[in-house]
Amino acid sequence: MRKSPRQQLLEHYRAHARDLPWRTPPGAKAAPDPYHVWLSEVMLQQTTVATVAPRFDAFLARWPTVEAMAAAPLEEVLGQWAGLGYYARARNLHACAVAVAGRGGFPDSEAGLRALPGIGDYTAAAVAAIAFGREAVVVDTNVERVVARYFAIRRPVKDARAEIRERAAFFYEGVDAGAMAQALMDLGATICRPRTPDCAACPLADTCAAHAGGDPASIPPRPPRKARPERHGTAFVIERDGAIFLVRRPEKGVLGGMAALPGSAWRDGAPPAPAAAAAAIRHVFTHFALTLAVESRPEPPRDVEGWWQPRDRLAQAGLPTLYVKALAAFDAARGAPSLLP
DNA sequence: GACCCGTGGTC
DNA sequence: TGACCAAGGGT
Repeated sequence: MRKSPRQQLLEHYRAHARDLPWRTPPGAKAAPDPYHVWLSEVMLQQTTVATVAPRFDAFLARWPTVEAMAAAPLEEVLGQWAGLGYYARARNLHACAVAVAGRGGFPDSEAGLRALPGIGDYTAAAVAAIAFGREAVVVDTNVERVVARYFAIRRPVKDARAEIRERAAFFYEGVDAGAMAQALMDLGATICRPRTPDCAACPLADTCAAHAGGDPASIPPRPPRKARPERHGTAFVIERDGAIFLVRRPEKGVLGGMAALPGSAWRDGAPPAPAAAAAAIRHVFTHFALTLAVESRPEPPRDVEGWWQPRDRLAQAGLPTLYVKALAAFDAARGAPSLLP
């Protein structure tokens, strides 16, 4: 008698599950802490496991409970998040912690979780299933790809999302939704990969329509990519008594709310001419590429609010990667050792 | 629904 | 080496 695809997948997961700091071992009795599940799921949004793992530990060490995080100033949470990108997540993380602490704990239902800041369809379903053992259909991009291939749904994901979700429910029928979610996501990350699926290692290959069709990598079809425009600007390094003048970026927009070097607005187009500045870096964001000149200035611009950050405490300023790179390039051009990691 | 929003790894 | 990709959410 053949095992069901669901059981084959769950057995494969139990045998191959990666050891992640926020994951209770498959078959563990104790339910995971909802705070840990929520924090890891938000950190993992559009971010790889390898990047998140050490940063998750650091967050937990600094704020052991959701109440502790809620009691921290927003600026400290943003600083702890520095380098992880998509900084709206950090603002929403703090807002969510405040809401949860205020109501005395996490909601234990998908709908209750979905109403919190920074928790969308995916995260609500994942936390409800993994932390609270709720029935849920957890669908992320991994699950979309696995399901599209398993049922050979060849339309672009954005057109087939409703069908993919209906089909995904097949995998969640009658099983632990939290375990199935993690099993499907692990499968997508390690075997049913976007460009190079390893069907020889896949526990679902026997019954997978895309594998039978002979070209699983072509499912789902990839939408044409959009052009990435160029922008350019200048950042100022202003030093006084071993400290650097920093500012805080506006709440909305790129690097919203983060600590930053002061500088010019970023203009459209490639930089006019290389050279003048002491240093320059190139940084690629999601939807534009930036060439940033880095220049020394004697004084802060008038009417610009900011603070003097001692060089030996630069790491505590919580600078996003763009400005870490800018300062490193500036110091290198000057022949000085960098104090940044 | 289209667009905005980071960063590091991979090939 | 540039393009692709990642446990998405907000507007």
